[in-house]
Amino acid sequence: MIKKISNMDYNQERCGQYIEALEEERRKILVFQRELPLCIDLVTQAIERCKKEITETATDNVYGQSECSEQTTGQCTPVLEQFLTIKDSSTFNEEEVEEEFEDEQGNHDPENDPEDKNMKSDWLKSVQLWNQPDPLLPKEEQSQQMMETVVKRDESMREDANAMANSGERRRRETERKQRRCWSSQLHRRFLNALQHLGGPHVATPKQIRELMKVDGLTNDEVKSHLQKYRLHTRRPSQTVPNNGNSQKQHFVVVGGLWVPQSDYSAGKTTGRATTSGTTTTTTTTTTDGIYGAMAAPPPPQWPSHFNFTPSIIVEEGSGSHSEEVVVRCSSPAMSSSTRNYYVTKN
DNA sequence: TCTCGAATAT
DNA sequence: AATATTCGAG
Repeated sequence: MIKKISNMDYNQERCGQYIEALEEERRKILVFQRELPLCIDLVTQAIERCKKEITETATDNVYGQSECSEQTTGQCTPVLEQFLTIKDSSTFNEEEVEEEFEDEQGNHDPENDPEDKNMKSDWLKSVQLWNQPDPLLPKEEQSQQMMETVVKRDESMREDANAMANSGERRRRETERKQRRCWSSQLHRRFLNALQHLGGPHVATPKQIRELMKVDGLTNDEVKSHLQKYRLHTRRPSQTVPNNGNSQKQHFVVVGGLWVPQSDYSAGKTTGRATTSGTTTTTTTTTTDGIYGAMAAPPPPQWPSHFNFTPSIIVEEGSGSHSEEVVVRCSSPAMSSSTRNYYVTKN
């Protein structure tokens, strides 16, 4: 009996914590009210639901309690768990996720972290929570996933969810924007890989990149957009911004049109070089005169830390068969010269 | 019609 | 700043 009660208390407490978590979550996504109205709605409903359950639980007698302990643990808490676990577990059911991963968590917070900057890291974390799962999943699956978590929680919500999903879809078809694709570091790494294989950002084409990335659900437009950004950042960052202080920064080398930390490059750790047999350009140049002509010696622009644009370019090492020569036809106006063939060797 | 890159919008 | 959307060109 006592056991039961304490058990129940425990469940209540857990539920309480869950509610808190939800409320915090809600606070966070409130910022995106416009973009995620449904999310907010869902979270709100979840909160209410839990609150309701918790009060019912409190007032109920032992039977109610035991029921609740099943409800709370069976309905309430699991949701939390699902939300929390989505991040890591569900992400990679995929076949060829090969490499990736490892450094992901490891590298992430090299600078500092503990608890002080809670706000920020917390926020980021929650962003990741939502964004991370998608890289390799088609969007539909994702939203479906989300719906499922909710639906599972309570049958009565099903209509709601469906209705919302429908109206959401409809709305989207009409006016609403696409769900933003978040370029997780993994996704970005794939992007870089593809880029490298294709001979650099200025010769790679969105479609080619997308095909090379082999990421489910990734669209040309998304890649195009990302590529545009990448190119912009890759260009010589305005000289007017003197990186005072940071002059002791790493030296970078352009490899296959990608900025690579010199250390990485010269250390022989060179992941994969783009051996250009191009008639005009030598792809492997030093910073002093990059292949972008005007782009002299700027260290790569600062990318969102997690992007590590100083690519940890990982050439797909997974399948041993890699070593073939890929001939990539490149025609890029950006290169200001005619079509060239790049021979890229993978290792 | 498709793809691209640049410009622009959110 | 990051991503999406639009637009004109090829």
